[in-house]
Amino acid sequence: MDAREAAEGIERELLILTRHRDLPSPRGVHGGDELDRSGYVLLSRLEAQGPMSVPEFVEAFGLAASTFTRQTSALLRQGLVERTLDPAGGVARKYRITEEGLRRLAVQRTAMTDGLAEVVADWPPERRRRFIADLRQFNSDIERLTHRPWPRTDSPRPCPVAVPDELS
Amino acid sequence: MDAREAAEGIERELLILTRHRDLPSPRGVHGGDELDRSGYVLLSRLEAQGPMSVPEFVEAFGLAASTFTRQTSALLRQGLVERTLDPAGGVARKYRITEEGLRRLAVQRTAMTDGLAEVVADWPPERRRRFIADLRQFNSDIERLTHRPWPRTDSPRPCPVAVPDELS
DNA sequence: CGAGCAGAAGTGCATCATGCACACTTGATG
DNA sequence: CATCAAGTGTGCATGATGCACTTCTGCTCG
Repeated sequence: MDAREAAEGIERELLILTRHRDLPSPRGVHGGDELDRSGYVLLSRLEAQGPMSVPEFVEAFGLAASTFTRQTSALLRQGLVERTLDPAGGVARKYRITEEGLRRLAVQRTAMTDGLAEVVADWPPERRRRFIADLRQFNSDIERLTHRPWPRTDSPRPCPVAVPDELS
Repeated sequence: MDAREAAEGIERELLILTRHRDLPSPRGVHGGDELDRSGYVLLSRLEAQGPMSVPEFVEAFGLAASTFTRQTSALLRQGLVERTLDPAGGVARKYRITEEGLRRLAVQRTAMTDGLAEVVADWPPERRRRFIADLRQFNSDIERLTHRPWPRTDSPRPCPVAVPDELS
């Protein structure tokens, strides 16, 4: 199967996959505890990478800075991140996920993995492993072209103590 | 690898995958010829399934009807679909992709598959085939749970002649 | 044949994610 | 200490979607 033929197949499957928006994006975790999709992604990133500043979000996601100003201030209001001074000095602030943020993230993730586990319930273990490896390779190859890698540590990164930003 | 463990890995990869929004959603086809994402999905579905009515879209995608009235009227204005009477009679109208719609869809799809082909350029042919098969199985298994299958004919479906809807 | 009904289409208002342009703030530096 | 660049925040715009409501259309029954 050549690359072009494969690309057509992948294009179709990804088109279909993105229609199932409720799987990768959390819905249905009720009780006022829902994170919106953007918040979920941001918290996941903070969990994976440790404290980040708005310019780092811009670099990591390729979106406008105002997007992150809004998202972080929403998360701040909910107490899911805290704003700290950048230990390196400078104007930028770092956002750090809080204990509550980690908790809410875990709740949401469990809701989603419950659904996904059902999807692959009948798959042979080896095929599951292979699928994840292929997905991972696919993501890595995209990142190779876009230069926007998602941090891939297998153990959560230590989250250094930081000085809270006392201002406004 | 058990289903729960697999689900966690898949959850992460899908989270990352959905961040690469420019791959499954077309951007960068310039010249006033761009289809927006929703239009692209709708045209793809019409291409795969043949003429559909708004209630059929609602059933197929699980979104509100108003979403499709807006999307179809946008595509109508651009001449990419045409509104026809339902041969079965009744109040509903069927939307049918036009030649121009097929052409624009092909242009957009080519732009996307070009990018995807680059992503998997270095993959062994067998791995490409396997990845598509796994993606397809994954989508099918989701559809098994959501009861919203994407039509999977390997040859484009004949598009019957239909009476245009002459009204407003 | 005309009235009514059920289903479909369309519209107004709301929300969320995002972009862009601009104004404001802050820390570093001469 | 004054200035400047970098970072932050805000107002306005768009696209996708939902919900509630209105309008339209074709079928059916009296």
